[in-house]
Amino acid sequence: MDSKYISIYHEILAKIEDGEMAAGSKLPSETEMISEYGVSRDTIRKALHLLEQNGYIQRIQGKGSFVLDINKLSFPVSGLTSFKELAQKMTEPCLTLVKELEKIPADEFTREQLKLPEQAEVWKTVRVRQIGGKKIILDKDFLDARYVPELTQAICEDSIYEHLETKLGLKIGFAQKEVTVQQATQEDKKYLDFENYNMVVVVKNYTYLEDMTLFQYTESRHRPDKFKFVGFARRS
Amino acid sequence: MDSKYISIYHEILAKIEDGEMAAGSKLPSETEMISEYGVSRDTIRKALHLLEQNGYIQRIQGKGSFVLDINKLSFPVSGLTSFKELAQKMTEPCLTLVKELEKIPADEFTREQLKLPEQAEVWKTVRVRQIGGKKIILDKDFLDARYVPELTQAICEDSIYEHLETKLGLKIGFAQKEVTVQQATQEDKKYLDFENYNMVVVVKNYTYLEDMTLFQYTESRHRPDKFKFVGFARRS
DNA sequence: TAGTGGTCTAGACCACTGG
DNA sequence: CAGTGGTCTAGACCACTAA
Repeated sequence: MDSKYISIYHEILAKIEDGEMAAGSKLPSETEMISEYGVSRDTIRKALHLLEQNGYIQRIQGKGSFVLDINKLSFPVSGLTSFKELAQKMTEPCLTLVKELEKIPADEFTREQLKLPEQAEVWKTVRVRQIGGKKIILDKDFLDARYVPELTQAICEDSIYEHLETKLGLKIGFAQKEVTVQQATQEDKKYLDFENYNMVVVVKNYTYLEDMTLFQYTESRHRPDKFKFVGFARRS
Repeated sequence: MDSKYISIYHEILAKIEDGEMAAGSKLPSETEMISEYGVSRDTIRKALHLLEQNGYIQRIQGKGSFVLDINKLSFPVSGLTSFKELAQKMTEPCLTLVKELEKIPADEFTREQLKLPEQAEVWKTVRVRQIGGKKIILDKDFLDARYVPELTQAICEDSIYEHLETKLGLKIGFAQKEVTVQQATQEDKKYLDFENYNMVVVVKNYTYLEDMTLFQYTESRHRPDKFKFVGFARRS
């Protein structure tokens, strides 16, 4: 059960994404929305504030709220979005190939990444993401086995995130990301269709639960020509 | 004159960045802050919400607000931060070399990027960013001359953003960013210390004013080994 | 149970925009 | 001037956590 302002947020967002509210057009004023939705001004403002934060509208004092035309086609790799969620918005066919999947004692590297004690266990999985018939992305995931007791090939082929959130009830809070460009390794060239590129875009991702527990480390290795990061930023 | 919640935000932020509030420690409860700052609960909550959005704290229902230890050393290239603001947080000496600076009629490429009419004029500037003695970044800026009537070499060496915001009173609203990896051009190799790298990280940046006017297009071209993008993301 | 943050309401005043 | 969004207040109730 969503709160009122979340529901209103989704309602307006749907209108924007459906094109019912055209880019550049003016939203109803707060006063109008109060009677339209039958809620208090604060509730409306929370919904509008969310839309603004996520780059869908721009609010201008004395004028009103206006629909932005960005964030339409471009998929935002910024934010916390799973590959499955991205793939669903893409037109090209996507496929996930599970290359490795095992529960292992955490080695030194993994313990350091996930800040684990000795003798901790982790799930390790290596997956290749195929987009439009080409093997483009190599995903290496390490999950703290205390929070993820079981992991199957079917889950890895579908969506780990979805499994964590819906089946295990884990609440994902935030993530720290780091994007760098490195020399491609033999592993990159072995798993991906690399076509003479010698560099790889590495996206490191540290995922935390709502209670601030670090439970996942992911390394996404992209073929450089296929990598594109689209973001939206507001001036603080 | 900042609003109350912005002041309180900065006050708490200062305590976090100074280490007065250690990472992992618990902030005073909302009730305590109400009497501490003598404001209403809503005002406190606005400040805390800002801290949470920007990745400084994590709020947990029933428990309290806790200081996160990320966003400390790593400088966030995400968000809307000028090179000067970044440089001030870095230890290595930074230098900006202005290679080009002229007001020109917008060519077709520029008109398309900035959605300009024919016969519009733009300020074009090409700058090399030197960090730790190495020429690392090539910045190409195009600014709509209707909003930026004058631009000097001194301004470009210091900070264009600062000039726009303080001298011209332009209010920057948001930006759309795009990061890709491309083949390095002759221009890249001519201006930068490229050391046999054949690829370049290209950060395209479209900057809008608060009234949604697109007025600046920037292309930052980074040597791949020196590029690092650090971000913080929350789950929606 | 007491204390925490999350949601919602109602009302006030201010700053900015446009006619 | 009327209409817009921005800030601030005071109070209510709920959901969750910990002892």
